[in-house]
Amino acid sequence: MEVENLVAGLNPVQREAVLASSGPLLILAGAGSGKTRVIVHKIAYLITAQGVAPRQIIALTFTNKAAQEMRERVREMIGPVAQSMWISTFHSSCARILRLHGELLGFSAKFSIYSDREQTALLKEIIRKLNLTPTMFPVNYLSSVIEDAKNRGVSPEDYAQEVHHAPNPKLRLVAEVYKLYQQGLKDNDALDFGDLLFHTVALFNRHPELLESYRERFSYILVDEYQDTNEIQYRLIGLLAEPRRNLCVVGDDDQSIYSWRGAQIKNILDFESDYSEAKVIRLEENYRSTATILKAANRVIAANKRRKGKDLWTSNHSGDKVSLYLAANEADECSYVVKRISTSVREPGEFAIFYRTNAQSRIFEEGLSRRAIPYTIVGGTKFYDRAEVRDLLAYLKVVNNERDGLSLLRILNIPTRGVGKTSVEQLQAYAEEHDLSLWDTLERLQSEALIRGGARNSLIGLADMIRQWRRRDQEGCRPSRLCAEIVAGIGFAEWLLKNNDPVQAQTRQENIAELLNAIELWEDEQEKPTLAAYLENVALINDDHLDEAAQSRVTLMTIHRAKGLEFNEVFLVGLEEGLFPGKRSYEKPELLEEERRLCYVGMTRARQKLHLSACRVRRLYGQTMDNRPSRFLLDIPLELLKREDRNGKVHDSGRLLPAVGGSARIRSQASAGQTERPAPVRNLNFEKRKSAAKTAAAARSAGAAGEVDKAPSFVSGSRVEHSVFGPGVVAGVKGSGDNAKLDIIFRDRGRKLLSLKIATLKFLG
DNA sequence: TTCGGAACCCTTTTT
DNA sequence: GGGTTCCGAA
Repeated sequence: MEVENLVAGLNPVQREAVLASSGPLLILAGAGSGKTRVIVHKIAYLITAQGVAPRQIIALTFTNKAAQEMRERVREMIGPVAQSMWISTFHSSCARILRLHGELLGFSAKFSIYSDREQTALLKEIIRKLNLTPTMFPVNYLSSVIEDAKNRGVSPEDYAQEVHHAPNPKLRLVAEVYKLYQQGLKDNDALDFGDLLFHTVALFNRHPELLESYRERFSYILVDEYQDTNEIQYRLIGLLAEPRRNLCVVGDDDQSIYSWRGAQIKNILDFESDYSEAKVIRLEENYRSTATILKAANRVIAANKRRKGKDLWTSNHSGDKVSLYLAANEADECSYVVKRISTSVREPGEFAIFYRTNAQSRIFEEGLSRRAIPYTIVGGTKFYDRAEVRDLLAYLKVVNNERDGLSLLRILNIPTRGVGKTSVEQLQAYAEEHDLSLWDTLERLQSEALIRGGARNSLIGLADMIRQWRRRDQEGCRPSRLCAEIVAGIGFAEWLLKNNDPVQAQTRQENIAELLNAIELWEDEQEKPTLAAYLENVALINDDHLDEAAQSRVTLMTIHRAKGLEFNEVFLVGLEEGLFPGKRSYEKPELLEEERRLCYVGMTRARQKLHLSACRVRRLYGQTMDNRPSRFLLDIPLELLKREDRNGKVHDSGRLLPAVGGSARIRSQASAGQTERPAPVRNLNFEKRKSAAKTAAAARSAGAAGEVDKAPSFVSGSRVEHSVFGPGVVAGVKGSGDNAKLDIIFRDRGRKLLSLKIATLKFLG
């Protein structure tokens, strides 16, 4: 292929990035700047023009989706030779390496990969063994400390050193947990996600000759989303990249939003000092969004200090102004969003709703389904979390890896076969005493009289079955077939039917069928569909193959999940102080900067139209919060915004005064600022001093119920209607003004004390 | 063994 | 507020 063809259709900067083929290269790729395109072209260029063998290239990504897309597009450009290239996630690449050499560290080639759930189970066991109080040592605290340590490349021994002189003696116990946890994983021939990276680096450090062979093999290294790399990934990259330093990293410091997962923005910021001969290329032309959206986003991110500095531009038309909706509460915010979607000419699939926290999704789900608008929620792949699915996967893991005791433990009495707590404890005690694996203990049942009665027989029967399935696996039986045989062998469907109500039994059986189906689908794409390969796929590639249907639905997701995606029309909701940016980020400037980047990521997902919204009052975790609009909103110049009412009408051209109420003080300040550049802080502020009755009126007119023009006066005996609780009668009034609370007896929902300021009440007389 | 109610949790979660 | 998890009672 001619060089000209390879760079055809690229802009000059992109072209430069593709042609810079050797030495360290940092590509700062702004949102929507054609990053993937550049990487793909670059790979094609290396292979076809520079004569680099595909097997000499490794491209590392964070998500399977990114890897898959890259692989597919490279294949389209250069054909099937792409097969021999490593284009995969950090974790997959490491798993691949560890399967080959893990025995050097004491793991078999068939090690299990433990999910969070299994991690938790293991930790709980350790907490119990050490007699730690779960309140002082919560599982998720321990797992996050351990995960963090691994991300930093800190071994249990290192960690013990670290906390040796720590003032808090608790940490020394944590170090003990970490040590035992790693031992536990080893005993089970299992690795967790963090281990995959950690052990690969350990492997290379301990076996220089091995590292050397990989260095020789991978003469070109590409890393996607470099801003998200953590310490251990950084070290891995550093190890592989020496001494040739043909390292191309692509990323955007402004989109670094995973520091809480150990990502270090310094990796991308310091690239030029890490590799002094590095070349830096900025992709700043955006092909995605309208000029207005881009300008607004640029302004938000410009307030950050710790950044490389980039100014995205576009030749796209300026498009609509960014809409702003200041809602009374989240129900109001929801009805605005739903109304905009339902009255739009766009298809549902063109919309996305982004929120900061998952807890915000519920109300939008309800609102959309009430209007029969199809939607999909991205997040929480629940399928592999179902008990019956995990049961079957545990069976498969036991068949695959006989040292996986945790999985074996899970299935001992599933379906129930009379193996109770006592039998299990006896087994475990015996295993401990004789330093045997759980499986080996099971095998000794034949000769040793360690358990009596029915439990003994059924366990012997189970062991027989497992041995038989292992034989089937070795014969080359397909995983789907094997799984079906297991289901039949243990009478799983019948057991589910017997132990659940008909409806639940039905769904559970459907889940089994879906699992079998998923395995078959996976097999269809594999050359060699082995059980081991399938289990790795399940562990590392939480495949949501339900993507196609999602195309035609409104997409709901957290902003974190939205990174890398784009939609024609985007609703970024809940832009409130305390929520976004979150309260926890207040004291730490670097966390605030990350929240800001998150906002930037959300905004830059929109192609045509961006809506921002904030609630004055929000109920979250059972508490009512009185919020001010997010500081991020205040950074957007007024001329890029238009304030809408819930019908999408522009409320007040230019000025962003709240429509209802508005104290004289605020109004006068706003109009005074009008001649100059209006002070957005004041203009966007919700009125704090609005009278309680007026607020209630504003909320009411925002709600679905009828209009009331004048502020009603609630007295004992007044009939009211609440948006949620329905009709009721006021039994008493406590306090006055903003603090007024109404004691209301509802017809259907009992007696409640509601704040007049907050409750969405309709006054009936 | 299964249920129901109390107790607990609560940003974000690429792998 | 809502969901999950855990423990005790039947």
